[in-house]
Amino acid sequence: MSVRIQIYFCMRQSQLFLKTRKDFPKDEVAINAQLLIRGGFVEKIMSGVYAFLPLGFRVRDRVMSIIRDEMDKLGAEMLMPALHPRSLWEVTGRWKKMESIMYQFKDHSGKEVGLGPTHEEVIALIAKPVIESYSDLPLAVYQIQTKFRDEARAKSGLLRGREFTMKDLYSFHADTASLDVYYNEVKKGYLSVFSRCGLRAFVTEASGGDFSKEYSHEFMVAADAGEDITYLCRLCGFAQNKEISKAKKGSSCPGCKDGVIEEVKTIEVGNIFKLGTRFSEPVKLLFRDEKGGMKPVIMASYGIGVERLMGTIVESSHDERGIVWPEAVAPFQVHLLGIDGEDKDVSGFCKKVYDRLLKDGVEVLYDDRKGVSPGEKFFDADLVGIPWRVVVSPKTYAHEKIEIKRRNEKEATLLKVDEFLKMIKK
RNA sequence: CGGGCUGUCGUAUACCGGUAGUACGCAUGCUUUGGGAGCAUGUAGACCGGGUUCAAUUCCCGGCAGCCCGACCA
Repeated sequence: MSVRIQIYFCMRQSQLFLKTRKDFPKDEVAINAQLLIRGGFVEKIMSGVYAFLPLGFRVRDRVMSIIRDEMDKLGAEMLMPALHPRSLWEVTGRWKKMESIMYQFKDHSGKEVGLGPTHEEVIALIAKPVIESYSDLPLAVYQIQTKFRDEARAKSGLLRGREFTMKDLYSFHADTASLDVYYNEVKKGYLSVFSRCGLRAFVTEASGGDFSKEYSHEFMVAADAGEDITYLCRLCGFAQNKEISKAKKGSSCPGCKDGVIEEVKTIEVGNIFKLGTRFSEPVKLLFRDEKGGMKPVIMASYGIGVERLMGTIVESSHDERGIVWPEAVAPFQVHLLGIDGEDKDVSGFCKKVYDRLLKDGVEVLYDDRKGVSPGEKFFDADLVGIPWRVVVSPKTYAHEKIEIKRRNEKEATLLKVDEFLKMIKK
């Protein structure tokens, strides 16, 4: 995994454009919003729209890197615009249909434009010159891009926003057999994304909406903040969205017969749809088959909400003191607290430790703030939730050692810097 | 989009038809330095518009904004 090293002041807490808060924001109930705002990760600009401060930006970046890493195995990355002309959406008749969710307006010349809530139309159009023959298929392409949705009700912090980043992958096939094979690969890739983000996700069958006669699949993470209700069998992994499920709460599992169906609240962190020819036909995305005939391309789309995923991680990984970031998405690997009491020798040692960690490529946030009490630094470290806490103080300096502690453990240990480096590198 | 609740220093809050108080933050000084330090002195506030009233931050109406419940959620 590529690691972005910012050697200079960006790793000093005093220079990180960061201020934590003691008080809970009064107008946020969702845990993810409370902790992310208090910890200085995000700032709310309006309902459903958040700014990402340096700390939050780094987490978002990490989450995107994981997604990108998995998606690169499935297709090439590209980028589509957010601003679309009305005419594009008229091809499928969705300009009117989507008007409640799509930001639509006129530019200065009176031309009607909209901000894309999704990109099936755009990608189908772009695919036309690329896909001409069965020999061009299958193909897949994805983007990580900002979506706009005029949600009737933005809610739950990062979980349902009006402007958000989505990874959307689109695949193109000559036949359903090819689609089925690929669809299954994406399913695996998605599960890998979520597990690398420290989440236990399960796949549920859901209604395909007006996209698909078949069921679509949703990737769910159990959390109280969730909006969806899933019927789940913990024994065999059977899971269905309550809306479409014929199973009943408390009844025996229709999958394995031995388990019992539980009702759990879940957050939908991803979904995948077999679109069939729903978009390719109106857009006339056709290919020539082996016999020389023209056929509509079979499509599927696959989405992951980046910020929702980040919010879900907070929902599922925190304690009473703050966030507990899984290592793979943490904004930094190590939080170095300088408890030097303004003692020159101690602060000199602390600086040496900091330089050494940097030199060895450890992503370290150095709490170098002056005049901030040790207690406050400890509280902030717990709130921000970086996996390793390293303390340098007169006590540790006396032994020429550092004190290390994992965010999710209670016990701290005194170590030499070298020993610590060996420990986290293995 | 229906219903409900709420708008007071940067943040969190209190009181009140007549002088807006507290805590945190921030600033200055002294002391302090292993779990949100102490003292002192400062700093800064009633969402917008209209109405009632001698007087409105307070009561009423409208708007705007935020949150919650529901509907919605390719």
